Amino acid sequence: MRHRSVTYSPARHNEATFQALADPTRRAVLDLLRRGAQPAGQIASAFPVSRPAISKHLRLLRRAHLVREHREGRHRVYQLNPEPLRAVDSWIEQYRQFWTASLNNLKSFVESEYARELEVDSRKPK
Amino acid sequence: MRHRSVTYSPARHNEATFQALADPTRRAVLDLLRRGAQPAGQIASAFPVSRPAISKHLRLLRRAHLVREHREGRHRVYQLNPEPLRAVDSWIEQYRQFWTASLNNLKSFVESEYARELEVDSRKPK
DNA sequence: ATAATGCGTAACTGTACGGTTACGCGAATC
DNA sequence: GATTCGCGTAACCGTACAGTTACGCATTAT
Repeated sequence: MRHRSVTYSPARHNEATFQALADPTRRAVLDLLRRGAQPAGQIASAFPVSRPAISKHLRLLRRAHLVREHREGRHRVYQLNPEPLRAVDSWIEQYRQFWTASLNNLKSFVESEYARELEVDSRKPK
Repeated sequence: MRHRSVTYSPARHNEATFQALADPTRRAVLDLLRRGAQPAGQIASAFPVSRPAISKHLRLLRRAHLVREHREGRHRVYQLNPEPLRAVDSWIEQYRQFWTASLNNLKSFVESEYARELEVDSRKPK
């Protein structure tokens, strides 16, 4: 029941990645790991949920290959692996033209370079 | 290593968006709508699942503001609204520097500008 | 050897999907 | 007015989390 026919190109590849990103805690873990690799316990201490909960999140992130784990003594160090995010990025890429076009009631027909400058500047603080 | 006060900012804003993108069928619906607005029935006919199933997917997409609905007689026409994807894009943006620069596994603490320069040069295949 | 750490896993609960069939309601057609 | 069409919703089932507490197994410290 869990498998559908692949008639509409569901991009099975990204499946685990998109699924892993669906949870805000997991995204926050990734954000945390951008600052550097950390052992599981330290990651858990940054969140208001229990350590086993984080352990399970890490399992899903592992399954999606978004993190790598290696042992150091009795520590399990987790490291960010942003590679799978490229697939997400290229999926989003197909929509980028839409929101720049629709946003452009201003006369400025922004070229991709110029647009990038803009959105870096107008980063919302919240 | 310290920084225990990570504040756990889960970006509640994107919450519904990421969640909506987690399902491959919903992503395929969005992909379909890129070609133009369509009534619900026509969308459903493009998928191997039942019409009510698609109806529920559309509800989630509506909740995430990824589609707009308006009535035309007895049809309910759905239209793509890519705006929320910008938030996803800017989240991913923060990782863009990583996935090319960090192939060498140096936990590059590089400045964003510098990283971008580097990644053009250091093309390690593995 | 014994105790304390670090962390995954098992077991259990509640909730949100993802899918289905049955149904209902407004719009269009006859 | 009766019927058909288009589509959302209700009711129901199975599964996958998200969280918890209890436990077990290495590794390190005493």
